[in-house]
Amino acid sequence: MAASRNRAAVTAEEPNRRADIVRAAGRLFHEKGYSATTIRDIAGAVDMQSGSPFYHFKSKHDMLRAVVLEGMSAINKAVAKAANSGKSPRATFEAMLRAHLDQLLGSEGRDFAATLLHESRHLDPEALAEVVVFKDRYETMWQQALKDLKRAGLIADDSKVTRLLLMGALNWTVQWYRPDGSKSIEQIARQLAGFVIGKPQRP
Amino acid sequence: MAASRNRAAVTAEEPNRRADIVRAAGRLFHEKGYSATTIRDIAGAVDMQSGSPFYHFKSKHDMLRAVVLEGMSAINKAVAKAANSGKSPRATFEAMLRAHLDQLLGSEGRDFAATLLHESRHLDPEALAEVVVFKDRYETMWQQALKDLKRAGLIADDSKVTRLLLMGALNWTVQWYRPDGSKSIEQIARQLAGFVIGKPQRP
DNA sequence: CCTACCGATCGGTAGG
DNA sequence: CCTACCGATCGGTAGG
Repeated sequence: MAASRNRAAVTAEEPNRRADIVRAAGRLFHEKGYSATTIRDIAGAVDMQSGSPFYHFKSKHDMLRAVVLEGMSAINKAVAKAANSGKSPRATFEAMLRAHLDQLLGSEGRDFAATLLHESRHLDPEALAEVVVFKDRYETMWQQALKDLKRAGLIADDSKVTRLLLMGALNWTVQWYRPDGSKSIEQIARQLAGFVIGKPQRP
Repeated sequence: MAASRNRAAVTAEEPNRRADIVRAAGRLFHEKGYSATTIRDIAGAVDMQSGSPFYHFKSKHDMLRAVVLEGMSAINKAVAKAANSGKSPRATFEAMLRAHLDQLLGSEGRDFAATLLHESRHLDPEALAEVVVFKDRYETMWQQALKDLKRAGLIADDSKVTRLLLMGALNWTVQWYRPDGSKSIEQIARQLAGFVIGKPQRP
């Protein structure tokens, strides 16, 4: 073949093009929404021609699936680690808040997490079922944390609605948080903890 | 003309087709998102041919604009009324929560409110500016309510972040509230009030 | 991964 | 408000 390229030589420093596509797709799905994002948008963002992403993914839907999977995996891992840290109920809860907000608002994870939250409805039933399984497991983790807080006498109500209202306060931060704003992720987590638990002791 | 129809005779009972389109568009924008909703979806939902909605609206974007305007008008009217009811700070606050949730979750307003919350980004800059103006005014109303609660000694913190966390808990209800669920809108409003103000007195 | 392309669908319009 | 249609764009593919 004329003009063959040396494929084997670049293995080590070869950038992961598939991961590039997932990142670009995540950013665009977050910014514009899944339906308003075109394959050409994604391809352009990683300097490819419009047909080339299909070398890595068999469909646009599969790109969404990859983004959502990444979001689920990252947030579950981060929050589970905090949940199992063995600290006091209060410290554990605060660590979970921080972990969740880090994924939601931090530069590494926010596009994946936001796409998970807002674009999952465009998944097909099979992929959606995976999201539902994740959600159930994730919510159980939080419910347990609330239960521990109640047992420790730190909150009065650990009902499901309490958890839902809490998740709302958490997840809505995506709509207003700005990295260059006056509040850090840490500060927001602390304020929310005080909100739920009641006045934090001021030493 | 052959087969002419008696137009004048139906004026009184003539359904408002424009309003029908706005309602159908609102429902579809809420369910599927603006970009994933086609003119053919909307036309079909009101039993029209695909070109006919353009007799009432000059573009799909204009339909979104109408839906969002309806959402802003309805929620502002309902919450402003509660805010100016002249009741005590606590009763006023609870009435505002109920009014906001009624618009967000009730069958008359939810599609408009949800589209306002989630699809406004697809508006052009001019229409978006109207939404920003509305938002500022609306947020000021809530900030004032929090200020009144603080003055009455019912809450410790009436900062902006408090308001944002509260709005998050409120607006996220769209994601989980079901009309046939175990909690009524009224109950959710009361629970949220207790959350913010602290334990409600149990007589 | 690019070139070249395709069928389907989309928002929108002319003319009645 | 319908009929009939249009140009543009979309997701996706064959073949290299």
